[in-house]
Amino acid sequence: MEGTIAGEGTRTTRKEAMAETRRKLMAAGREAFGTIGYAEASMDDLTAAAGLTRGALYHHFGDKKGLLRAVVEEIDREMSERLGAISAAAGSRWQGLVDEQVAYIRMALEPEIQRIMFRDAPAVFGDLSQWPSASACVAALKAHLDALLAEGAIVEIDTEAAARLISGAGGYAATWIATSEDPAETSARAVASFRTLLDGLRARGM
Amino acid sequence: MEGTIAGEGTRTTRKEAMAETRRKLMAAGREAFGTIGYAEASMDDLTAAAGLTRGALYHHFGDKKGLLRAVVEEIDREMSERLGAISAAAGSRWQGLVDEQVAYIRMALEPEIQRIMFRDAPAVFGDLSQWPSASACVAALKAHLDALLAEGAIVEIDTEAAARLISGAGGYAATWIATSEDPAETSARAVASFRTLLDGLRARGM
DNA sequence: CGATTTGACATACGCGCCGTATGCCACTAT
DNA sequence: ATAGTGGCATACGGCGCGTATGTCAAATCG
Repeated sequence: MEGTIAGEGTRTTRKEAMAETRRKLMAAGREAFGTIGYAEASMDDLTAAAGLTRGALYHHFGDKKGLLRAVVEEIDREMSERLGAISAAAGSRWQGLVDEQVAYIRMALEPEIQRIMFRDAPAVFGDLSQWPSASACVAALKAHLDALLAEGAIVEIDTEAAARLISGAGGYAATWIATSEDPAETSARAVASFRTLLDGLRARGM
Repeated sequence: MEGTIAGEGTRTTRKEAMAETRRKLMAAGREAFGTIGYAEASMDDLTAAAGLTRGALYHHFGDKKGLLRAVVEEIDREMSERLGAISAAAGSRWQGLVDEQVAYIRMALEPEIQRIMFRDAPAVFGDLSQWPSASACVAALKAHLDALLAEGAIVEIDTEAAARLISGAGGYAATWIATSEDPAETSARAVASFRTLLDGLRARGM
């Protein structure tokens, strides 16, 4: 029924092979884009590292940008999941917001995320948060702010705009930290100031 | 004495000619980088548009990145001047800070600044605020915050870190606005939220 | 179960663009 | 006026992207 001799388990049906090469290309893309960067990455080298040729790449992703797009979407999903788990584990809603944003900054310190999501992708695609898969991080942050506003826990503010401003500040903080000489110390400073800045949004009546 | 026939005024001494070609190349660079972007800009086309060839470019700037570097430094100086004038014209120190930051966001709406300073330059050079000429905008903002902190007008905070966070939020707001469908309305929302966010830094005792 | 079709991927090609090496000629110095 | 300097143009090599074409294994159908 499957066109194979028996239930050999690791037999190479067409779909499996395709998924495998796709995974190889994505992995090679994350590796190359995350280290030497998008502009410097050669598609010949990248595909060769995956044990393939450019033919496979253009078949699956159309062009060089297509591979970057796929990689970005994958990383975006992973980030959302991790952030969601963190805010869900927090004690209060406010604490969840703070934890999530601090985690966001810390995630942006990971070289792969730093380089691909905060440096190359915006240059190639313009603004990320305007996507179909719209950088779910901003969306989650807005939802958080909406809930807090409804509770009266924060001052009156346009939650979408605020979410974008906060996210922008966090992203910039990450690049500042990543390019500094002492990332650990810089990170501590950035996070502390970030907490102060966020605290300014809490409702004054306490 | 000048190697020319007479005091013709517009006679071509060596230095003048060099300065002129440099200006032409910079102008062509700002035009090309500011519209089609750094990656898509062909140095053949760019130099031809300036009435020159790639020979002149590589003589003056070394390579493609060299021209971008020079363009970025020039724009950075212009931005600092404009922002300094704005904050100097404000009534109070706090008002100067707010005006300056709002102006920063609005400046980032200019296509040339948006594309070159906020999109391409960070991708090519990494973080801008770590430069020799260190994006004077951040430095000016930090100085502002230092003064306000000394006056007791804002809450206790690491002023450099805060300056970078604020600048990051502003920069991101600008790209959000620039890529939105209705920039005017989005701009109003961003600026309003930005004011609220800044307001959270003011000393609670009023 | 064998013939035919499909399509995933490799190979081959052309073009554009960058960076360098070389050449030319106007301006400078003596 | 003559020798020399250097700003800029021209010529060359190489690389990387995107496309067109080929190939062979897996899927489909009688």
